[in-house]
Amino acid sequence: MSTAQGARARARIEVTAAIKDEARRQLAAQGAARLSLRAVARELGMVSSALYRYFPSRDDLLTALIIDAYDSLGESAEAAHDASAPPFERWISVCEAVRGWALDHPHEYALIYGSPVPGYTAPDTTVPAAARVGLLLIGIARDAHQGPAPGRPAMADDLRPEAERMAADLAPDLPPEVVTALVAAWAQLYGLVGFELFGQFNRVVEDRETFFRHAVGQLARGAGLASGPR
Amino acid sequence: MSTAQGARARARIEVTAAIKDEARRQLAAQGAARLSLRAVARELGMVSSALYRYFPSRDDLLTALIIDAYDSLGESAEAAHDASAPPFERWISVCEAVRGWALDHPHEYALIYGSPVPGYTAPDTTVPAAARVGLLLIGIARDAHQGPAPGRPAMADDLRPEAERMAADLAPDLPPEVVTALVAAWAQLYGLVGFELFGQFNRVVEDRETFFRHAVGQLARGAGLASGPR
DNA sequence: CACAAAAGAGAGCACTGCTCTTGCGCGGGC
DNA sequence: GCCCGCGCAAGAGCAGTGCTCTCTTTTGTG
Repeated sequence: MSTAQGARARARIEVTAAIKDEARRQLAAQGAARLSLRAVARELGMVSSALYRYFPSRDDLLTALIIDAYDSLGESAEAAHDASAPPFERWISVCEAVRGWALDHPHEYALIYGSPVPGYTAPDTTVPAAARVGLLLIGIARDAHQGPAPGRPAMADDLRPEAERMAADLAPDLPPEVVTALVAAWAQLYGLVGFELFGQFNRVVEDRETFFRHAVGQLARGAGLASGPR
Repeated sequence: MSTAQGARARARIEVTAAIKDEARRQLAAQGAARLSLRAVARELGMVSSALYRYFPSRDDLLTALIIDAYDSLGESAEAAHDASAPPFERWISVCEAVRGWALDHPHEYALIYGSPVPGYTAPDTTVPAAARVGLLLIGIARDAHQGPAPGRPAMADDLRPEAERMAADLAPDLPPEVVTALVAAWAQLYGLVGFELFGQFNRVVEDRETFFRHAVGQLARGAGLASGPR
């Protein structure tokens, strides 16, 4: 073995990466449904059947791209995360990073948060990568609730069991009310981003950046990340 | 002319409807990307090229299905709308109707609110049908703000121009703060529905109905539809 | 009744994902 | 250092797709 696991394995890794790169290029250019194994192979100067040695099916290639997309998004969000800023500002920054990433990578965003490619169900492999943004938001909320808990209204009785279950799963150190609001805010964040990205805001919202910043600010308040008067 | 516009036109309408019905069946069964013109034609006992006399392309068929889906969703939402109930309850009912329709028609929901079918951009034809749910929500908010306006916090200065523009466009009789919150709530509603439908809540939210009712209740409060203590 | 317009049939093109068989060449055990 | 075997690529081929073109049949109407 020359280097770790020999030269053959290295070549394999390189070819695999080249395939993913070219696939990502096509994905960004035309979207997931138009991603064609044959076109990728053609562009790489190989014959289509050779590509199946690296990805047993188109879905497997897509899965690899999905994981990469989750990671890329998670990285952007984490990079936007200045741990020294107050929680409210950090929340806004992370949300804006998510929006920015989505606008920069619309087809990749559609791949992971739009309708799943029909006939395709993401394997559990994607779970850890998918959780990164959520964990980041939870972390911010945790910091915000370090000190004495700000007064929060009571919760409806019928929600309490589910809220406590979610809190136990996601953040046992946070009050169930906060965890509930956090999960809702998480989903709603993607509603805002998706509507903008998929054209639902056309002819409705013009100054989308301002609108977005305001809306995610409200989400933060809903999750108990207090701030000055709106 | 035997009947209005002749029998030929009637036959055309019937065949068009039959094509859409079969297409909708395939859509519901397998999703948009697997919808095949040839399969539809086969099922209908016609040859594929004949189908192009009715829909010039696959995208045109999809557009027809999209409009129908918007209308079906709008109808469900309007049917759930008991005009005599107080606004807050009406809001909840409409939101639950949207969620229910989405769970009943996942692929159609994905078609209209998921990632747009790549390479496809919806023509303006779809706009009126798409607006139905939004108009319904605006109407509810209007009723809620009939009486003396409940106290609402001030709005950030940078949002004011956009808020006033949106209000002028969508509901000149409503305060800009409310219109802004309404638009945000509208987008966030679909974030909640989409996350549940597309599996993002798997292993996170269990009692989704309760969670949803609570979350849209918060949205309503954000839009100034006051109600009892949460 | 005749004729033109509308609809259907069928072949064909270029493309897709995927499989199978064949042959080449390089890596690694001897 | 040699040579074998395995990893890999190549190519043909299958079944399917959207869409176009031409030709024939049907049918409503002047």
